Amino acid sequence: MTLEQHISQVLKERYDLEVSVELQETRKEFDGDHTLVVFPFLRAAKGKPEEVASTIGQDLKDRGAIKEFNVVKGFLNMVMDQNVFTDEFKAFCESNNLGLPAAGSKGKYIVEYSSPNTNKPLHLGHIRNNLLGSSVAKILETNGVDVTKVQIINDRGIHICKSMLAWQEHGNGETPESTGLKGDHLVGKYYVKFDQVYKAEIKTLIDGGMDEEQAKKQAPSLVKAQEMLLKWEQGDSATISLWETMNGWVYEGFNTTYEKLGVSFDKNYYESQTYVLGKDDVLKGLEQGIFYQKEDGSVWIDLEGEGLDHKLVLRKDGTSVYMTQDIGTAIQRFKDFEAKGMTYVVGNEQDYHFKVLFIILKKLGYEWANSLHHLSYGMVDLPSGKMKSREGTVVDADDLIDSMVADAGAISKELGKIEGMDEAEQQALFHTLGLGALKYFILKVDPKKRMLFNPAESIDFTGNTGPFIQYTYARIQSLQRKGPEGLSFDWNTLATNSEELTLMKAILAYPSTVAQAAEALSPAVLANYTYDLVKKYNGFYQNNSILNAESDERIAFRLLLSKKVGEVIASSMNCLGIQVPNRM
RNA sequence: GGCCGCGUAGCUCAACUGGAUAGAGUACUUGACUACGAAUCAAGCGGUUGAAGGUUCGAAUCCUUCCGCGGUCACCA
Repeated sequence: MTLEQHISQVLKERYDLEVSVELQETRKEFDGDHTLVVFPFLRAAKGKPEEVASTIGQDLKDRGAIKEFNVVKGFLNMVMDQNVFTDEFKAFCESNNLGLPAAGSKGKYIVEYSSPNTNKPLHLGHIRNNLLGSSVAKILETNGVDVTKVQIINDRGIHICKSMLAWQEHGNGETPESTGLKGDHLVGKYYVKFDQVYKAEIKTLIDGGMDEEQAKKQAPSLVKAQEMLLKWEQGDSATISLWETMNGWVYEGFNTTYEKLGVSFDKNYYESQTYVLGKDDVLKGLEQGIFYQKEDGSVWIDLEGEGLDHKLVLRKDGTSVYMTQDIGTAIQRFKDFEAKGMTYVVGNEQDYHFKVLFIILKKLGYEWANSLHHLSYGMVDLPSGKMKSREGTVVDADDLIDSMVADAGAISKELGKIEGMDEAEQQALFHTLGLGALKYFILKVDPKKRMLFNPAESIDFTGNTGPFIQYTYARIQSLQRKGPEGLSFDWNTLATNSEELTLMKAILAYPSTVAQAAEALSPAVLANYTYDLVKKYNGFYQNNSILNAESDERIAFRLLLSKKVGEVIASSMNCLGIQVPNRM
């Protein structure tokens, strides 16, 4: 019987109370393992906090559920027999899977993330998106879910035509090969070029006496881009060919970045193929009266009942809008994968869009619509404010990754601990450390919150960072290499000190922390847990000799404890997409 | 302006979802490397949790108002 169950029984028998019991860990300044807050029971118990707590404590002790207890105000601190923890830890070690659920034991789930436009390279905002999506997928997998990772690539539309047009008119036939530029950067260069030309044209028109509104609509570049979009939709072969070529460059560039980031997808959806999806579903919904049609032919949904307004789902010319596509794409995905739920990793600027989308899908009667989730994350701000591509204040993904790797290299060389590693090993290590620092920096922050990135201050490698955790792992591996083999100890006679006990408890919390992170879809939960574990381990390491402990039994136990800490670190860092080095 | 979200040490972030004296890192000051790796450990400094009310045994957390910041209100995506 668990301690919670014991407490439930005591409450029932003594006070006729039927409540769910929630325990918390006893704070370190008090004596005990678990703490029960008794204030909620005072009304039924009709007593003072101290008396009630003491009564419950004594009952629990009499039943043998706890070893000792003490009462501070309304807090009942309970001390467990140490064997409870060593027994649990023994089972944990013997299970050999860190207490985690079996792979694929919890059904199928879809995670959508990244969703880039093919007109410019990825930037820091995409990095947060990619790391979150990729990590959430890994966390779910680690928690026993069968995850399918998908992205939708926004490969069509007026914005794509803009870079195509600019390249056509000003590109002089440049290619990634001829310029040595990464394909996505080359295309991005022409997206910027378009904007420059467009703005100049507007200025000329305004100077010629036109008002701004008109000028923005009539600037020749925009008109030409619109013509190009029309040609694309008509399937004009020259336009399609240019589109394919330039998108091909972009995909090659994206793949390089994805590879460096260590993210991947099980299936790509392309907007050029899905943008017609959803129209049929909307028309069907129109027949059922879920949508209504205005006189001009446009189709809408009335969401005033939900406290929202009216939303357009088909234009008057019958073409789709963003919402229509998302309706169709969602339906398509559940046909493709028969998942029980899906999460969209998309910035919080689209909160309203997803609110509406989910309501519509529910109204259309899809059962799975109740298990849709928008993982809405905050923007990454710079000290100067929001990143704006047109103002050139974006932090480019490739540049950032490269500079992190370079920083890792500089620091490693300065510390001089990597002698004997060949060049390739060193480069791999710098990559592991640089990306570890970057990923941890981003993932340790609660996804919902916006975060600040200051390019002037490089990301730390000391303190609450990825490399700090990686360093602890590397030290543990060093111990394992140096430790004597063949030593053993007897669990039954094992007496642990307080630091060892603290560590065991922290290790044992791993599976429930993974479950919590999966529930909250939050890598930050795991990052904070791991940091806490590592700090505890380092404190233990500092104060307790492992290889020179007082007995062979002690050495064996501490090596096992260290090994398990290492395994938990490796597993949780894997959930964050962070690799761990054997030396650094 | 309507709606949504956010304000915690100088800076970057926590706080088990309403619990005990609000914790870490960084920066700054100091101590510890001929014990297993000092990218480490230990100590100090740093707070009216944006402000004011309210709810109750108890509030950073819930409610109201105000201030500040951001997002969103397209037949764009």
